[in-house]
Amino acid sequence: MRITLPDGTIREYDQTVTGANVAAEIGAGLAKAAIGAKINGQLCDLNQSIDHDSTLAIVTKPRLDKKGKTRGDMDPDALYLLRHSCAHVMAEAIQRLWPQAILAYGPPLDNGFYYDIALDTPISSDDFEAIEIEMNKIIEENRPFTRYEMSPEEGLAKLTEEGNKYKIDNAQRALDGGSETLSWYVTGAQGCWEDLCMGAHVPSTGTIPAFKVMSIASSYWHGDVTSDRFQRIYGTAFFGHGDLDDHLELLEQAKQRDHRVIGQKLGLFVIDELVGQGLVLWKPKGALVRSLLQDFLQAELLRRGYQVVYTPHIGKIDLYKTSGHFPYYQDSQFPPIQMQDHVSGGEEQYLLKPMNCPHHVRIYASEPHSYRNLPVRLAEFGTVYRFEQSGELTGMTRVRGFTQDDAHIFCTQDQVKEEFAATVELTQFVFNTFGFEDVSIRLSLRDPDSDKYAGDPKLWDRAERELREVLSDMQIPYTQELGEAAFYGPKVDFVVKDVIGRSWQLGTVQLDYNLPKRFELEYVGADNATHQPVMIHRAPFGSMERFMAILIEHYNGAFPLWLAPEQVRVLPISDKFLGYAKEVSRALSSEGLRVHIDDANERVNAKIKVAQDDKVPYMLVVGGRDAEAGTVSVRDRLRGDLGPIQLPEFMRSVQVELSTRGQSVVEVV
RNA sequence: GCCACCUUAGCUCAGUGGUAGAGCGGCGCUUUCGUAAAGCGCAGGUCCAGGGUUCGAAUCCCUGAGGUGGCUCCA
Repeated sequence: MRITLPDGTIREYDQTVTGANVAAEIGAGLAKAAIGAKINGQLCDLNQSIDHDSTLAIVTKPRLDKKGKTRGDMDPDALYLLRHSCAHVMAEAIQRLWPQAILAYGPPLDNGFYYDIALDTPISSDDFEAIEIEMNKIIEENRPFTRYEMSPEEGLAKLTEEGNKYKIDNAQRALDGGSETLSWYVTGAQGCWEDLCMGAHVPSTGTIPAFKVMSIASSYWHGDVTSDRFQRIYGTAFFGHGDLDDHLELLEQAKQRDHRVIGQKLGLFVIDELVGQGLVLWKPKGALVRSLLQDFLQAELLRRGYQVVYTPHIGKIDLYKTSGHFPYYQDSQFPPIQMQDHVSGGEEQYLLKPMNCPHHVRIYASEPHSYRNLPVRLAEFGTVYRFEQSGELTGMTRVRGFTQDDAHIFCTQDQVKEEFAATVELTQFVFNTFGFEDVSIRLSLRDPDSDKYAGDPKLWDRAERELREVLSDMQIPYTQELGEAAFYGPKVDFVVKDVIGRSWQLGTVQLDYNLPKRFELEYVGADNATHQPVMIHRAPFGSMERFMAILIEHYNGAFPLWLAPEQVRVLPISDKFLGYAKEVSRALSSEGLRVHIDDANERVNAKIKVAQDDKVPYMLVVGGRDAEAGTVSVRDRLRGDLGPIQLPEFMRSVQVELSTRGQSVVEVV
C-alpha cells in the first residue's frame, strides 16, 4: 500500500495505518500538532485507518505567536474540524443545562458554527455564560472524540429506540446520499455524551482553546415555515485567544461601518416609524449622493443608446394580472387601491407598482416597431413598492419602497446575445468605477423540478444556454444557482457582501421571453411578417437604496471626492481670518465645488477633528500666512497635512481628481 | 410572518421597586488659537405606547408599535 504525502514523497505500508501513525513516523512535532487527516482529499479523523493506496495530508493546528494569534494564514480545514467539534461541546453543555433539549443539526460555518436545538424553554443571551462555563468544563476534561459505526439497520434501530426524529431524518438522508454506515461520535469513552455525526473531529475536547457563544436565533426544520421550530445557537472557535480577540474586534469594527450607523452619523438618511417600516427618507446629504449616482449612470445610458422615460407609481390591476406579477407575488404586494366611480358605481382597482416593466411594455406597445428601429432601450429610475415581510426589513438594504435604475431592452432574437453582453459590460463598468472588488457573479437558473416558472421550457433552455454563452465569451467566472431564476426568465446577478458578511444582489440582468408573449408585443421583420421581440431587464445598481447602503459600507462613509456631499471644508484658524476663508470658499463654489466654512469659535484642532469625523475629503486650513501668500494649507482626510499650496493650483488638481473620479488626487510639492 | 433580545435627552448609553443620570451634540460667555476635541455656564425627558400589579413602576406582568440578530421570503 502506497501513501502519497503532499510533498510528493511516497511511503509504503503492508498493513493499515492511520494519519496519526504516519505523522508520528515523520516527526514528534508533527504528531503533536496533528488534529486531523485529509485522505484522498476527504477530511477525516486523525485515527481514521487507511488500507489502500491513498494521498494523505496531515491537518495541523497552527503555530501561535506570543499574542495567541495564528502565524500566517489560517487553515480552513483545521478550523472546520475545530468548529465542528466545538459545536458538539456546546450541544453537550446545553444538554447538561437543559436535559430535555433535543438535538437536530450542528454544522460548522465559514466563521463559526451553530447547533439547532428543539427546546421549549427559551434560551437567552443571559444563558451564554452558563453554557460557556459548562463548555469549559468539558474542554478541561479533555475527553477524546471517539467514532463508532453501525450498519444502517442497526443504526436506525438504535435511533428509533432513542426517538429523536431529527436524527432519524439525518441518518436517512445520509443513507440516501450514499453512506454505507452510520457513525456516532462519543465525547469520551462509551457511555459518555454522543451524537450521530459523520465527522470529522479533532482528537479531543482539550484541542479547543478559544471559543465563544455568539448569538441565538430561531430556525425551521429543513427551512420549512410550517415545520418544527428550533433555537439556533451560534458560536465560534479559534486555535488562539488572539485569533478570537481579532475576530471580535473585526465584528466591532464592522458594526461601526454598518450603513445604518454611518447613515445616522453623517445624516444621510432616516427611516421614521411614523412614515412607515421600510420606507426611506433621504436627507439632503444622502439625496445629493443619490442624485450624483443617478447623473453618472444616466449620462452613461444616454451614451449607450438608451432613452429615458417616466411612468406613474400606480397602474390598473389588470396590467399586473396580464404581466403575471399580481397573481404570482400577491403576498408581497401592498394591497390594491379600490376606486369607486360615483356616477356609474363601477369599481376599479389600482396597484402600487411592484415593477416598472409593465409600464415600459405599454410604452413599447404604443407605436408600431420595425426591426430597423430595434433594439429599443427604455430607461427609468422607477420607484416600486413591495410589501416585504416585517422581519426581513434591514436598513436600506431591504425596504418596502425603492427606486430601481431600471431599463428594458426590446430586441430581436438575433440581437439578444449582443445586447445582453453590453448590459453585463455596463454593469462591470459601473462596479469598476466604484472600486468594488469582491463581487461574485451568479447565473440564476430555473429549477426544472419546480412548477413556479412561466413559459415554454424550450425557450427557457434556449435563454439559459444564451446566458452561459455570453458569460463564457466574456470570460467571466460565475456560479450557477438552480432555482434562483425569476419566474419569467433566467438572470445574471451581481452579488456583493455587506460588512457583516450578508450577501446582497446589486446589479442584475434578466432575459425574458415571457412578458413579450403575455403582452403580445410585435415588430415587423425584414420579411414583412410580424415577430415577437425579446426583453432584457437590467439594473446595474439594482436599487438606489441598496446600492447606497453597500456604497456607504464600501467607503466607510468616506465618499470619493466626486460623490462627497461636502467636498471641501475651509477651517479659518480664528475669526480674524474669516474674511479670507470666505474668499477661498467663494472661489471654490464658483468652480462648482461643494464647500463650507467651519466658523465655529474653536481651535483648529477641534475643527479638524469634526471635519475628519464628517469624512470631508479636503480641509483647507487658512490663517495669516495663507491670507498673505494667497495659499491654502491642504489637509487630506486620509493622508493628513499636505502643506500650503496656491489656491488656483489646488482648484486645478481638484478638478482633475473630479474628472477622473478619483484616479488622480491632489498632490502638493 | 416566526423565535429571541432591545427601546431612557438630538446621538451613544448608565440607571433591578423609593426625587431621572453621564459623555457627546445644542445654546451663551471667556479665549482668537497653524493640523485629530480649550475652559466655564445653561437649556434639554410622555423613561416607545396602552393597560395591569403595588402605598409607590424607567424598573415587575400583559397587549401593541418600532428596531436588532437569525429563519422563511425576495419580481
